Amino acid sequence: MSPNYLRSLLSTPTENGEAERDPLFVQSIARAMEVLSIFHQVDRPLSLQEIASMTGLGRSNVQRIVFTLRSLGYITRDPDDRGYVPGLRLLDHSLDFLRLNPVVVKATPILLELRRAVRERVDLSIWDDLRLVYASRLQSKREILTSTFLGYSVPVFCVSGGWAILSQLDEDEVSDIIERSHRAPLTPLTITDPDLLKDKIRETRENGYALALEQILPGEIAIGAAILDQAQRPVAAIHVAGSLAEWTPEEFTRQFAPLLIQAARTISRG
Amino acid sequence: MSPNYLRSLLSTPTENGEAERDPLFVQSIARAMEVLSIFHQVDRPLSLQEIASMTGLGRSNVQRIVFTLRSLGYITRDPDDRGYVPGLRLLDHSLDFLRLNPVVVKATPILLELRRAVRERVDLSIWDDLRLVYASRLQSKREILTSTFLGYSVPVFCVSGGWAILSQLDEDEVSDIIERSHRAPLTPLTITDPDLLKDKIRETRENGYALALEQILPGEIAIGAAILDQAQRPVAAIHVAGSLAEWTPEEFTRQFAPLLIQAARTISRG
DNA sequence: ACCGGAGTATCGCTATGCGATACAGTCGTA
DNA sequence: TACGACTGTATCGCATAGCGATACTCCGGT
Repeated sequence: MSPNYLRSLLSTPTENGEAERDPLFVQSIARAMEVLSIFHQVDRPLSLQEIASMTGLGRSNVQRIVFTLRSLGYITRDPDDRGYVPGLRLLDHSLDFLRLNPVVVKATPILLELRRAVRERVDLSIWDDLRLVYASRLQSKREILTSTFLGYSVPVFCVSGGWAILSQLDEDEVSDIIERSHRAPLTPLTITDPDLLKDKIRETRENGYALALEQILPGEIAIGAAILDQAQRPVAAIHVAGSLAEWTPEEFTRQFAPLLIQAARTISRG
Repeated sequence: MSPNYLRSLLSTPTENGEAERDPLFVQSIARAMEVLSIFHQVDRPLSLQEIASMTGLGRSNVQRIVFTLRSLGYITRDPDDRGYVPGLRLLDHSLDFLRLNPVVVKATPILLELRRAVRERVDLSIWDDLRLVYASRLQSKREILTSTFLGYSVPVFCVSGGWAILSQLDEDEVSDIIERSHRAPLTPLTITDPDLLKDKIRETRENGYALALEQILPGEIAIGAAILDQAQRPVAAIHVAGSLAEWTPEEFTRQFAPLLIQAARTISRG
């Protein structure tokens, strides 16, 4: 979700300085979505002016876009503070995504079953280039408030599920992804060195699952396995996550790895 | 989300048959969102032609819109079956909604605490006219696969949270909502008679919570309480739901109603 | 009373998105 | 292997639909 991503789609400059565009591309849709996407970067309501300056769109234009999105329910006025915030109607579309995504649909019942067996947090996340997006979370009994939210995403290079996915790709792709990732450590133990990461991925490939210790949260242990599509390409991952206060890594994997692998296999085949 | 809702925004016919439009309204945005919204009605991938005929938009137009939404990640090609489905990027916007919605943010930690105390399913749903949209679900140990999904919505007239919300409105509003609701029974026990519903709501107003027995799911018992904003208007509801196989209604309410009400109060005040 | 900043509205020009049409693969059937 | 009925893709001219500049209204702060 780099801010430049959409920008680059809005106009593609060529070497002669001209802006060349795909004639099939509808600009105004991209502009509207760019307005909605501006909220990715902030954590408070925004005014029209702010949206205008952040998107680089004209004031009038932003006004019309916001007016339109507002009358459709995709943007709301914040009741307390003044300003605009994303609207409830966005959830409807997420539901459509979840309902219609074959992986999510196939995985959900199996994850519930897995959850019943392991009694720890279980989740499904979908691979999107450099990140993994949580599409389904089944909490454990004691859950901290961090990111219970669906749609939350984490870098693919530093989570168990990410390693599991990378372990299904060839060396070149792995290197490419690792290079392009913004490898900021999230905990003191986060592995960021490309070579160490490749070791981890090799290990994952041999085991059939990935074991991650405190990579994104202190005190957290997680194991992950990849979900493959028909063509044996990884498309998603499932995780079981627990607390190091309760588990040794050995015990954790001994208990859960077979179940996890089994679940991942079941989801993968059609 | 009636199909006519967006349609009516696209063109507002006046008495002389002319189509009069708000000049601030950007049509192409509405058309794009209408394309995305078409998926609300279906449970399978769609072809361009199907989208065109369902939306009433021209084939070429739909092609461009889908092309654009696709390059932005809001629509994807279904890997298995051929056709288009909603894209992963929609989840990003839901996350923005959840992150920036004051009620959701305030409620989440309190719901987690409540969940710890009651050990049954706890959820938060947001009021949207005739429906309640689930914005947060904390599952119980044994969860059936129905609608674990966020964004799922239920009619406001037949759930405990809905009654709790209605109990905070005046008679006219309540009547209006009940009348406009499409009151199809979801279980044999669903109350659809306006007068019986009003009795229920009156009872809810006196108790400070609503008790619903098998209104949307057989065997389910749920109690709900309303969340109010600064102006004392209901904006959302929280529920605790359990199984009638384990609880008598009396025991269920005796145990959970005080906790529920307490949680609702805490969330309501700033 | 003043100012800066909110959101709203108006209006003419031309860039921009629309519709009609044509092209290109892929499946199933005869 | 030819056919037709589907997919999705591309082109292009015209006029409409959306842009930018400008101006208006309302509010809270100093």
